[in-house]
Amino acid sequence: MPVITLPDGATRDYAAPVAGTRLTADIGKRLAKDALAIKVDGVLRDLSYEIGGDAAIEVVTRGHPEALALLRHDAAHVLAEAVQELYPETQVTFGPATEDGFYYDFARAKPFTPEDLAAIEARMHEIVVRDEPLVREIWPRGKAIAHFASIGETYKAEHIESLPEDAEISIYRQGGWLDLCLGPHLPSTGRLGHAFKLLRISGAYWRGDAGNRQLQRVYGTAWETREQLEAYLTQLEEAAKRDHRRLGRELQLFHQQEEAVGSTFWHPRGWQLWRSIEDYLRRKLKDGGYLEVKSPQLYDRLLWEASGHWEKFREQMFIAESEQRMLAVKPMNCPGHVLMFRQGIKSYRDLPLRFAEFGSCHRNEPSGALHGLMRVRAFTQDDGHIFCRPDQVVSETETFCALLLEIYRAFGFEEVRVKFSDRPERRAGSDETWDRAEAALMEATEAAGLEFASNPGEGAFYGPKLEFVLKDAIGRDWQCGTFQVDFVMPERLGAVYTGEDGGKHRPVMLHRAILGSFERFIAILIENFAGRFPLWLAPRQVTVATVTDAADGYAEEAVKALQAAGLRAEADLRNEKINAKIRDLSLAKVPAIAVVGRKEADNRSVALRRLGGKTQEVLALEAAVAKLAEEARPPA
RNA sequence: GCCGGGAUAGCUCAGUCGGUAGAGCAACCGAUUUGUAAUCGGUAGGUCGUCGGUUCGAGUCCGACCCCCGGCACCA
Repeated sequence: MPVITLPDGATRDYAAPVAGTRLTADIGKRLAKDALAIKVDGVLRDLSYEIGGDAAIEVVTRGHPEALALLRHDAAHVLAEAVQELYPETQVTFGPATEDGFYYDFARAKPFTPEDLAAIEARMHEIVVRDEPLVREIWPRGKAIAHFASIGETYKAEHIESLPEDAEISIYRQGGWLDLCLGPHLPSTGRLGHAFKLLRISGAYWRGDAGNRQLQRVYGTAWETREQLEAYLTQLEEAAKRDHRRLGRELQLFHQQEEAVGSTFWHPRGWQLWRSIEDYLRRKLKDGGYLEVKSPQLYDRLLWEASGHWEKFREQMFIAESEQRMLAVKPMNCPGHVLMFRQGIKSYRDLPLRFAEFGSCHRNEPSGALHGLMRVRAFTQDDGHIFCRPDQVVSETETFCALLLEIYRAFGFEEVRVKFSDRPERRAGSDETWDRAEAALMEATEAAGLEFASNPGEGAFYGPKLEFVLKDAIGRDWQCGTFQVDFVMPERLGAVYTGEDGGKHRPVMLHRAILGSFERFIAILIENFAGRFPLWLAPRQVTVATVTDAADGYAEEAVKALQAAGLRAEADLRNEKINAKIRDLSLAKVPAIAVVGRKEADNRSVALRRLGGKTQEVLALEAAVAKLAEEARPPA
């Protein structure tokens, strides 16, 4: 006798097991029509699921937190049905919902074309109109394997074979089509609606393994309503407008070209931005007790063999040769810093010794991985290595985390997540060493009071690490900072200090970076601010624009006064109307425009207009200079 | 590295059936002296990614390669 409890506490008694469809129909016509699935005691089920005993029920409709994932998963199935109707020779494999849509991986000899995509999408809409019912069936394992094998669906058959022996094999019929799937699903394809769109085609490896055959992946997005779909597509366009590659060109920050693939040409304005960041960081590091150093670019292969890099990263290192010695351009700064540490005798009194370096590194990244400034072959890390005693790890971790959060805040990033990554499969150092390193980092993390998510198996080959992920203005996550506890490298490269007891001891090495790489961090800043940098970072801070050439002399004077106050100021004396100048400077995202005409020249004032603002503020020149100079001061 | 797509003036893009390259903006020159998001007129600008092939003739068709873009894989 099931007693059904609804979310509002109301109950309904049934004399016999009741299906979700019946239940929703009993509650109301409207609900019956809108229902997508039900949650029975917290477990998501098909609407057709028979509730056999007392249960707490939630009906999932559009607007429910889990509705989107259901819709997207169904969209993937509708996609698969459409593809197999149009291209029967195609095999289906997997098709999950993703964070903002869905995809389905297909196996076929001929790749899809963009025209295919349009045809598939049209067919998907037809399948929705057909309103095919989705029916769940449980099949014996053997029957399922035989069925899929017999219709040539070898990937599905292989997948079932890989499932545990006792796994329930559920099959969903969708009209005349069927697919192996865990479910749950909507009651019929009509409930999906039409708020979906196919977006792109790409290759993807079977089971995510590059050693396997490559499949054809079709990506799409699906939403509860057409308005949401439109909003999402608009948001994609907006994100594209922030693309750092585009803004980098438009704002004349940098460029990249074939002759130096994976490297960056920093133009004057981009380099100005870089230096503003570097100057700020340098000050914070100095205050934090770091000693800035500069280590070599090229090292003998013997060093990389000793550090373990040669074994693990040889393929990604740039190699050079000289007089029968094999050299490699450094992909990291840490071995160099250990060599510096080893110079002279170190006492426990010298620790912690904090080296910082804006270290330029090269890694031969796979060509397909390169992406603007986000993934390059030549980059500069805000690197640092802290050599300390084991008993100093906790306090160093706390201090570092505080510094990192402060610096992120200075750049406008308030929200930061932390991931704890432990030992990877391929690693250096004994299990005992890893036990110690992980325990030490865990203790330090807890002491620092950080909330963290665990990220198993993702540590560096020489030690566990914390990864710091910040959220940008449009909600995207970027992993930037890192903090790694390393007991391995000091041992491999022979770093020691003399302890209080007069004996030799191994220092612990803490690898740390806050921005990660300048290149990537600048890309993130560009996209975060959409090119509208805060005054202290903006390469062009203020432009004095003349209304008439009668004000040219005064404009030059105003520029000099601004520059004398440390501002990056220039004059726009072009023979253009003020409207054109305002427009050009606005498009160039110059934060402040000081307009000067006859009036201003006569009474030594400026009409200050802010980027994006509609109004202006007339100030005495001295007042404007003081105001802007104050605003342009970097964070403390 | 793998799959797919792309590359034409500084930028954004057009270029039909293979017939010898075009627009807007930017640049430059001139006129205009302008009051808060595009003043008007003129001039110049191209080895159509590179190399090779087919053809009387290639931006266009074919092949190889380079680079870029979207994913996948990778990411110390």
